[in-house]
Amino acid sequence: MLDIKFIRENTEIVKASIKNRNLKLDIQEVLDLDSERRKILVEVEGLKAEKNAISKKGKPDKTIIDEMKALSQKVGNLDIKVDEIDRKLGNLLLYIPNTVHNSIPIGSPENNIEIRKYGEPKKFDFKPKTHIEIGEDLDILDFPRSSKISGSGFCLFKGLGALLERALINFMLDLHTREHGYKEIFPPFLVNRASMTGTGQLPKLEEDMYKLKDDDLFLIPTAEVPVTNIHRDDILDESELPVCYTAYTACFRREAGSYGKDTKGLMRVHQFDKVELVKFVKPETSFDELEKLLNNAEKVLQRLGLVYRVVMLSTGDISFAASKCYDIEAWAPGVEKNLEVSSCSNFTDFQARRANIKYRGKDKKLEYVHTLNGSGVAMARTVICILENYQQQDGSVVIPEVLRPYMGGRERITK
RNA sequence: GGAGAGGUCGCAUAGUGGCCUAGUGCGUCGGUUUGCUAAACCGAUAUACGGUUGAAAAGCUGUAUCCAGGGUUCGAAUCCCUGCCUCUCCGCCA
Repeated sequence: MLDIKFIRENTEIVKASIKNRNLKLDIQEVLDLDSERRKILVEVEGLKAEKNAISKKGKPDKTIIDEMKALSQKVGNLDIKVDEIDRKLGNLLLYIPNTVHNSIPIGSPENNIEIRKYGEPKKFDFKPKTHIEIGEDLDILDFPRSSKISGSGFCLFKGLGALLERALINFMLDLHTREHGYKEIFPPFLVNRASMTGTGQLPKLEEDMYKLKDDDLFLIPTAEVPVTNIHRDDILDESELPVCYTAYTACFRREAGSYGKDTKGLMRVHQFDKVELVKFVKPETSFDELEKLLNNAEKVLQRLGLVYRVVMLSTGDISFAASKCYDIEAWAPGVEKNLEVSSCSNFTDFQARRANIKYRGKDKKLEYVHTLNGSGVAMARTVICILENYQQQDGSVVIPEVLRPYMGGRERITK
């Protein structure tokens, strides 16, 4: 969330940011509540000072007791008003998006900028099949049965398909822990409301989340939630920063409102595996750290020999909590699409404020950290890319070299 | 799920209605002493939100915070209620 003081003193920046995101959100109510709140505070704090002064004198006589009763009454009424305003204000603040960084393009998704491309799309001497055909032919993906078990939007990996999934997870975790210096985390997959609010999924996106009504718990949409919340309400020491975590989790998304979109196969599923990267950094380093994070995610695709492009999202396409964000899209020749396999964002102090994550600097002052995260990378769509890029005319799929050690030295997936 | 104990300043602990704007010890920081280090001694030691002075750095000042939220009272760390969390034991269990 944004600092109310920042909104008060930089109203135009906040308004411009909202406008550039193509959102209709009026912050006037926030400003009005803020000034009303401060007005009442002056009054009520004066009365409380009076009350405290009398209280401190010890046992009062009858007339003073009557005086205090009246005073308490007044204070009580004003306190109720302040509480009401606080609640309203706090709630409104949770719906104000992060300010966008001035390096990103203004506009809608068409204004996204392609930053770079990696690799050349493979030329096939035959018409490449989709992952759905490949997976069913090899009996490693079974969509009829996943819908029988769970419904549409789920997948069932079998045999070498399941092993491929597991190999990818291990390969990615090993890469990030051994070569990129991240610490491995295995977090809970169910989190409470405070955690979901801390990273910004709640309250705005509640309908997109899977929820356990009886326990007020949510299935995580990404490891970002539990991993960022590791340090909720923590004060980190400057010397520990940057803190870098990587975690595998399953991710659960209702995808409310996206019915009919990419419904076939693995492109958009309610449950998928992902290896996530999360960083807590000093504010002045966060935009450099974003570039590093992006490079770490790209490395996964490079090692897998996939073709991809990096896109910088425009103000109209960037997520609620992010200030700057890159998407990585890998080429899938079967479905003939660039698939988003990673999204790397700098949240500046937006999440840190919500989750109350600070650090103590050399001058002993407390400051909010900046948080970042990115997929490193998302499994389901990466599996699509591997199957479709590495398919052979005979129907088999060559296993990318880096994965072979994780698959018992096997070189191909065959029937 | 049942029974019990507990949650106080970075840590440890004191505090059972006004002397608590929370004591003490440890730790940390600054200083004195010292050839250096240690010890000893002296001092400091939270956060949030307001108000105010100032160009700024910063200062002064008020309020709140003893897990959280309610309640009793002129007055709550202290009494009552609810919730959350931790620990011990029992039950169940991969």
